[in-house]
Amino acid sequence: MCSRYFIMTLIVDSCFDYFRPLFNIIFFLPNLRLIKPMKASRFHLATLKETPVDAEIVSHQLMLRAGLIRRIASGIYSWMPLGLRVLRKVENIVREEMNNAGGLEVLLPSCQPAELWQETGRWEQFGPELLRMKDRHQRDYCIGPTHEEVIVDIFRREFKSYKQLPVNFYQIQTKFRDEIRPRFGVMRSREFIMKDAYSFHLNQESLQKTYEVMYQAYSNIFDRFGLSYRAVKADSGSIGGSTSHEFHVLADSGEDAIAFSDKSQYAANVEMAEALPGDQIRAEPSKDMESIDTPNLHTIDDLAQGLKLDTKQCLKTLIVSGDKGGLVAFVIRGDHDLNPLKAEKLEGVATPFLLAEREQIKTMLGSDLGSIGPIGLNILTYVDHSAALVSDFVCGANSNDKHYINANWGRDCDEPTSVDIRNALDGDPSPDGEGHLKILRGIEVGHVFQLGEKYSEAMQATVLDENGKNKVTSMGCYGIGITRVVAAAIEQNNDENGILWPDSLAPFQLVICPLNYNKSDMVKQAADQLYLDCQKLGIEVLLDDRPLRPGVIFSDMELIGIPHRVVLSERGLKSEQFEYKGRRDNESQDLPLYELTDFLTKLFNPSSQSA
RNA sequence: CGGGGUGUAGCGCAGCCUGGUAGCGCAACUGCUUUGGGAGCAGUGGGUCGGGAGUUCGAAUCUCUCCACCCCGACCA
Repeated sequence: MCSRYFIMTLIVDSCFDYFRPLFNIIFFLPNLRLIKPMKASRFHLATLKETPVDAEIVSHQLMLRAGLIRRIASGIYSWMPLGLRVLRKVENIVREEMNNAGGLEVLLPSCQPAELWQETGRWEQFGPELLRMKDRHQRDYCIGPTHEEVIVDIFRREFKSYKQLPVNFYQIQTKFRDEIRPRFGVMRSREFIMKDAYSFHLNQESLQKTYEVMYQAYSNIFDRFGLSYRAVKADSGSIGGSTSHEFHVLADSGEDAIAFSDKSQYAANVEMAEALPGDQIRAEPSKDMESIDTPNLHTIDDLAQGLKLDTKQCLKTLIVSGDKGGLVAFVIRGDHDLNPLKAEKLEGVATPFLLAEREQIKTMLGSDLGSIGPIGLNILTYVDHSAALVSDFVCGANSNDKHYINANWGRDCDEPTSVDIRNALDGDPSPDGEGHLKILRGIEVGHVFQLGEKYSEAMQATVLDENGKNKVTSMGCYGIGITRVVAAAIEQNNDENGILWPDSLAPFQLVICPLNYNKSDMVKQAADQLYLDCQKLGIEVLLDDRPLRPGVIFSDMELIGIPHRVVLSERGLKSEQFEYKGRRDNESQDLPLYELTDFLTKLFNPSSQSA
């Protein structure tokens, strides 16, 4: 019936014998242990037809529906067999690349004594996010939300000489942060798995070097995940002066907006990105300024519509609290948004940054919110770069229901010294001078950070240098949210039918869907044979031998996102054909059966020669 | 922690206002039919109505209380 197929199988089998030593090596590599074939009837495929109501974002919904995870308490999840296969893929890629980059794997305790945390002062600082508990002797412990204290303690006990440096320890560990509000499934859970690495150095140069190695390792990791990502320059904020990059997986639903150059490697958090005015020059005033009545026109949109102007032509004046109880004004273009992080840093502005109260504005400036403008305003005023480039602009006249039109800087009021106080926008020039900014949303899944001496100082992690002097070491730390990567991968790759795993993260590479496996001997034989062949080829294969209707099987396999599907049916076998469909393909294709093994070999190992 | 909401079968929900035999769809189980895109028919099992207390002859329903979970804000890999 399908004799040619079996003959080909034999030919391939004999070739396989030739390569057997190689295959054996592949089979026994520990990191490829995942190559466990599986029959669906023996696997726990826990798919759900209905979308759980309390899952808001698509990755959370799909993870529950595909049976990857199950919730056990708020922000705490169990990983089911299918989900664990994906999780292990992520871990293994991370582990391999960390090893390649010279990292040494350790496993630190998740339950940590309070003494260590008291040494760095974080027992007090960390607040309720630190899950604390007491043992039977009433001694204090916490479940580690991060492991700086433990690793520094190990370091200071083990390391005495500069000759032992640098070192980079990493672990893949379950951590716990008692989030105020866990949500989005494993995207923001309380218990989560993280890869965290800590490096120790005699000096800044060495730290910088390892930082660059880790940056590269992270790039390799995210490349291997097959995810679209950006390394983003991060706010070094509270720790100050340190170098730091975040790795973001791009997804429309991401919580962070990131700005990156279309020409260069520049990428930064939108809040961080410098908003440059571009190289345009302000046009000369063309008309005289007039005061006009603008009743009921209070917002920029009202104003632009009422006067039939572009919002770019209107200037928006925002009033915030000053540091000495007064008020400070910010003038930006009508189509722009004020960036509080930038504004807060300016002299005279109160911290925390606070928009002024309606009443205070009225008493101190004499007009209501919707009618304020820079002309004749006698408080400290900052003007954004772009706003300073507008001529013949519209602005509030500092008198209720009145606006000025055709106002101009330098002529109708003082020439402003402009500053950067707005959010960067799509199309702005890139701050590094190359290309223009694009704005995308991302999910932060990795972070590389130069810690400096913060922890090593507090815990006296010193080594002897060349001169026999004690020297405090510099530290770097490098994290990847392993469980979050799984969610982020789904958030980036899904369609209306389910998950679209990249090959490197898929729980199975290939699913064999035999139609009527339990009724047709012909189909059963062919499917079993193919199943064996796939195992020989080292393909992570799932044979769906469940006695279900084809529609159910197809939709289940699409939901769980297996990237490649081969369908064997009686009809196909009789005409010596099999059907192949990639998860992202629109159409399936019918191919000759005798090419099947060859086809799969090429599909999963494109570099290998066909038999 | 503040604001809003929900707890009834594995999942999704109705019933509650107006107290009186606990229901529907999906899922599960059995049988027959069906078999290339979430089948049809017939039958079966499954509930301390989140826990406790109270009111009442009688509470899923009314009252009090505790608990869990979800959504919006500040926090973060």
